[in-house]
Amino acid sequence: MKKTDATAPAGPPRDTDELWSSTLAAETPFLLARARALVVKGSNQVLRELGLNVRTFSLLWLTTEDYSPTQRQLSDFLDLDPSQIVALIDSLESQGLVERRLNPADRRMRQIVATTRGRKLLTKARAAVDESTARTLGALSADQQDQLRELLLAVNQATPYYE
Amino acid sequence: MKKTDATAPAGPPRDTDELWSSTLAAETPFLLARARALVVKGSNQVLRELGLNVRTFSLLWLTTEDYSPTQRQLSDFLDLDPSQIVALIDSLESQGLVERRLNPADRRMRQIVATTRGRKLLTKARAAVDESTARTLGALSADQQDQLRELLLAVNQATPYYE
DNA sequence: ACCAATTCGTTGAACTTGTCAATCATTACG
DNA sequence: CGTAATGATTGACAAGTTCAACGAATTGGT
Repeated sequence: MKKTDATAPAGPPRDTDELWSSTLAAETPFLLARARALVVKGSNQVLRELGLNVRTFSLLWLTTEDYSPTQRQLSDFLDLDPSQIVALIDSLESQGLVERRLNPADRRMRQIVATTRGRKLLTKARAAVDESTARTLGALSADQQDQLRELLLAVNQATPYYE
Repeated sequence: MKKTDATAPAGPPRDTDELWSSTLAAETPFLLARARALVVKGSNQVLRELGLNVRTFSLLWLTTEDYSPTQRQLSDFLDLDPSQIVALIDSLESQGLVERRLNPADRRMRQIVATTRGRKLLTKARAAVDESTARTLGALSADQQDQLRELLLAVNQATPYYE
């Protein structure tokens, strides 16, 4: 049930089927990378009309749950350079979705918190991303989707970033 | 058994643990992206000393199994712009790992085939990547690793790239 | 209480990737 | 035979990554 149907929908029916028979196409790393690309692509597509992308979406999410994370924490957690965090927050802040709060106890740190507007937008964005993801993972049953999540969770929890 | 041990190994023990409690950290898209990042990072690390990276590695792989793929096929299959394929093959060709063969039947197409040197290098590279991946997925049993692969395969086969 | 070292956020530069339009050679099609 | 389409290539530009340096603030040792 791949792309081998007579009624090709949009793009021209290119013959990559051959390459799907390669041994590479059966390797977990390859499948993992491609699955992630599919999910990200779908998510970015629905997030675009909300003025977000996967990056800003994730960042906004993390600021809506009363952790009030520091930019350094966000940098470590998302495995992004501190300077990238600066740019992303600049963007979100200029849209009035988050704000930087100086930590009074340690005035080097800025804690990032979502505004009301940011929280509202995130709600919409989560719904859109959920729907997109459900479509992308649609080939799996609910149980299988749970299994997948659990397996990925185990992998993630076992391995810190700095190895 | 995460990074919450008293004997922190290398990097400074930053407190991202808080953020691991966020709901984002339990979402499949997030876990998928991060697992992929871990696998890619590990692979690139061991591939670097062979003069490769995941990109060139995958490309080389696809040229060693008698499919003799076209650059267009590689572009579609790997979801890379045709111009990126040009650059990647230029790189591999300059190292004597692959060569472009004009298709006599249709002289617009160049079929990419690995040289003997390329095949030998790929063998080494596959071993290195296998080992690295085994380490990254080490928290999963063999059965679980199979499950993971099957689930990812299902997702991939269900969804073509142009959606 | 002081000074050195460290941390956080920020800026800017260099570099790699991603995206897209234009072009040339070649083939397909009316 | 001529127009359209395709594969590969080039070059321009935007977006993302990596890294070094810096100012402000804090920590720790002496």
